[in-house]
Amino acid sequence: MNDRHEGAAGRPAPPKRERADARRNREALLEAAAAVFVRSGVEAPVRDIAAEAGIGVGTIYRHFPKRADLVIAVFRHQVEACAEAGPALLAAGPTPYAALGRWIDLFADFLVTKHGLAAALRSDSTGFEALHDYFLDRLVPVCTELLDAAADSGEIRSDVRALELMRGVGNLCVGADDPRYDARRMVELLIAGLSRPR
Amino acid sequence: MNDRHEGAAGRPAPPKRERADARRNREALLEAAAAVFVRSGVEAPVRDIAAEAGIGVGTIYRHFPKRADLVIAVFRHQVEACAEAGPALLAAGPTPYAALGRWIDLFADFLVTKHGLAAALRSDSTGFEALHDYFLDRLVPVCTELLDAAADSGEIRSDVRALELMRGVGNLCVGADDPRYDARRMVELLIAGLSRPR
DNA sequence: GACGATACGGAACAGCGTTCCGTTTTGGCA
DNA sequence: TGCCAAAACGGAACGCTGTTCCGTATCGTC
Repeated sequence: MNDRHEGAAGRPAPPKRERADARRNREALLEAAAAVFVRSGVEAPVRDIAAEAGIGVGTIYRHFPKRADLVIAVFRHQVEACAEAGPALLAAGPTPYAALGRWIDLFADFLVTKHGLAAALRSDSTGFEALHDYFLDRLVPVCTELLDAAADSGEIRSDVRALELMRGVGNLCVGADDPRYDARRMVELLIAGLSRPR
Repeated sequence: MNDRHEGAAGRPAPPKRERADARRNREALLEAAAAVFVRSGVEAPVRDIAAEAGIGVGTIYRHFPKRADLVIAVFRHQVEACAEAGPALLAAGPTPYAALGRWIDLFADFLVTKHGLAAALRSDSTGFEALHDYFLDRLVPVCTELLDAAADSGEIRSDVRALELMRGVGNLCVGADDPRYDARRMVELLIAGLSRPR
């Protein structure tokens, strides 16, 4: 993907250096958003983020047309890291199933430690679909690779697809703030249920 | 529980016959809500329900102080049926684990067939906590009984509690409308993962 | 230094759950 | 039967969202 907003191919696409204030605000915004997400969760009001960054809400929407785009930008690095860990784990692990389990743990940890992220991912109401889609687009191929390898090795059943497994894990991580609900253990159960019945 | 709103013990508690219009509106409201929930999901706007019933929103809140109370009232019968099925299945099933599996299927079916119910159950934002609590209060004891029986029989691991299992199943049922996500299969996996590693 | 392009800020809009209160309906009692 | 206080009604209004709009301020170039 291109970091610029334009994507039309062929045209010269005049670079038009980014204005200094725009860049400054965008960076302050990302920093502020990250801080607010930690403090108040991913569903924090846009106005709170604007206040934290010392800018107006209009400026937020200039840089990130939808709220979800801001969330994506804040977590992009961590999603990338998770995606890149997949092949590495597959190469390192004793078996594909073990690698899959470790990768899922990584993914679940990511969701559990970001207050409200899992809930936002399956949010039907506000425009969080883009967030959901981004996660899936980026991570489903990775998960598919692990899943296929584990299926080929005969360790797990082969009728489960990456998309539903990831959605399942994502769903299980909702509400992990409640000390009475151990999301990680539920994920562990789900992955255990994946193993071929003997 | 008492069907009347009053619960203070000892006092004569004057019965005060319910006014005819109040009763009529309450029944129209429940019917309308059920229809709207089927058509638009559980998260349908209160105003839509009021319009369907031909009454004002104020009247809704007179009968059901919180939105969740209305949802509870609409689904109360089905929750009761599910709760009562627990002991029956335990008595009927070949093993406690089989009974547990069937009961969880019942519960999952209930959630999956009510458009958006599962999502509402874990909703942190609006006042749906009462809904969540009602489900848990009524069903966790039933689930505990099944879970304990299956653990005692040695069929399943004994470190999983009813509350987290039910939350897990509830979470897995979110988003079951999407044809690419088979919530029932994920629940099946979770329950399979419960069985004692051999 | 001037000026056009760009970006900013926050008031304004739409949609939500919920509350409030002036108006209407009801049913026991004279 | 007619009266009238108590009960219930309806929907405007409130406070909270995300998002849009546009007059104003800033930037960078000439």
